[in-house]
Amino acid sequence: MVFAQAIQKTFPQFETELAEKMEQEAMFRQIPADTELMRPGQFIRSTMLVLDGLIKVYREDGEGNEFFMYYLKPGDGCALSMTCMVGQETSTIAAKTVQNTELIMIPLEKMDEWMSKYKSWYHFVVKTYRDRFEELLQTLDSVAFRNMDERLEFYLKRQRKIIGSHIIPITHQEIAQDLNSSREVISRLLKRMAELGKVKLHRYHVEILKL
Amino acid sequence: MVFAQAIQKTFPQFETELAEKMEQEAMFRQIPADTELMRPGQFIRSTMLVLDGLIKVYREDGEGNEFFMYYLKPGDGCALSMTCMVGQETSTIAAKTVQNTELIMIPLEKMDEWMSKYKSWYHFVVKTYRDRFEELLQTLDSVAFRNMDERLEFYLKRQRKIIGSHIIPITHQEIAQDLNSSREVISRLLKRMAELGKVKLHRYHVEILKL
DNA sequence: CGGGAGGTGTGATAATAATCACGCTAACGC
DNA sequence: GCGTTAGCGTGATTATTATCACACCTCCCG
Repeated sequence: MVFAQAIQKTFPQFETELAEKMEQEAMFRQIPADTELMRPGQFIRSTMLVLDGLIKVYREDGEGNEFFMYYLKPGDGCALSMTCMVGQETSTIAAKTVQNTELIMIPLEKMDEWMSKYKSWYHFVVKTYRDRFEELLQTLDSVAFRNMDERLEFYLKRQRKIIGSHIIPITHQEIAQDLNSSREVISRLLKRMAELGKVKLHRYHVEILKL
Repeated sequence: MVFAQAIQKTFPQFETELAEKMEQEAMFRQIPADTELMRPGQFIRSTMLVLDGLIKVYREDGEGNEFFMYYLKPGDGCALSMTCMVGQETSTIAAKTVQNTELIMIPLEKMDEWMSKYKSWYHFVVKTYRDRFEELLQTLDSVAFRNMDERLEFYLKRQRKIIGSHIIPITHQEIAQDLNSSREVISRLLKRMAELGKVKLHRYHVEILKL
């Protein structure tokens, strides 16, 4: 029952019975930082819930380009594995841990079964869909309507929120990759932001002053 | 029961009992072409299923810009109203009919209730989420990774698929709006496509030759 | 039938972003 | 410590897209 308690700590909305069911049916996994969770074309036979750590979800095209979508943090679920989204031809979703991560994998059959059995599970799944959809819309907005300088600010704000700190440990190169831009462009924009007093630049990390 | 039959014709996957329940609980609406269905900030108290016609769903920023997301056709449901996505601050979803449209509105309470009662409803809702998510990802891809010429081709292919015809009744101005570009850019790109034999240009419509 | 509105064609210019070509420097391993 | 690697700064150039300006044409309406 110690595992069920860990689940309920991160997912307090689940009733005890559901948490205990999870202890029986789900698989617990610990994954080190910087590990690929989903590879293009991989089949997904289970959905996953994040207990601890941080997962980055991004889109890949076929030519080595990436595009950051959103993070999954403790208490989040993966909307993609819930819909069993696999077998893309053109582009694919990729996910990797950015911190040491603990998650539980739930077989898809159980996911369906619990939908009608546990109200809290049903609400969790619906909320997961809504939250991911909303984040994806925000990402779409920024790339559809905004220039790179505004997209960069939006990106940094998001990082600050998820990291919970004004120090964002990231290189210019990594930012460029997430925004599908180039390192030089990001460096120049950051420099201008520094001149405006919005950020302070360091090697290997960016300090957010006022955004 | 004539209404229940109409539902089952467009949604054959629903069991008869569910279709009859819908006849009792849902509201049938006929909406003329070119009508705004969702206005920014509007509250959504019901989800909707499309029986006939065509609905365009797009994103709006605060400055008069638009960005096409996807169409809803007969047999589709609206993932947004299912998650009851309202009260955005920054950007908003907008939807309008492009043809005369018949749809049924289902109160949100019923939607929840039927989830555990009818397997076919549950599968429909999950499928709706997955399909919309996938379409949104494709939209995101094109704007994140592709230049305007490729985006335009993708857009025209999509139109052909949903319209079911090689004649796309649309003006350059409307395409520019959907792609958040400008009329001159679209005109020039279309001209180049015409030179390559991919399309044939007409006033008020575009004829797709080979894409 | 005359005139206006809206759709389209096209050149010129500007703004934005990507790419190329460097040089500099902090961090790390041997 | 010394050399290598990776992160960063920056100018020059190019590519892409947006914007401005204006001409022309078709459709429609009075």
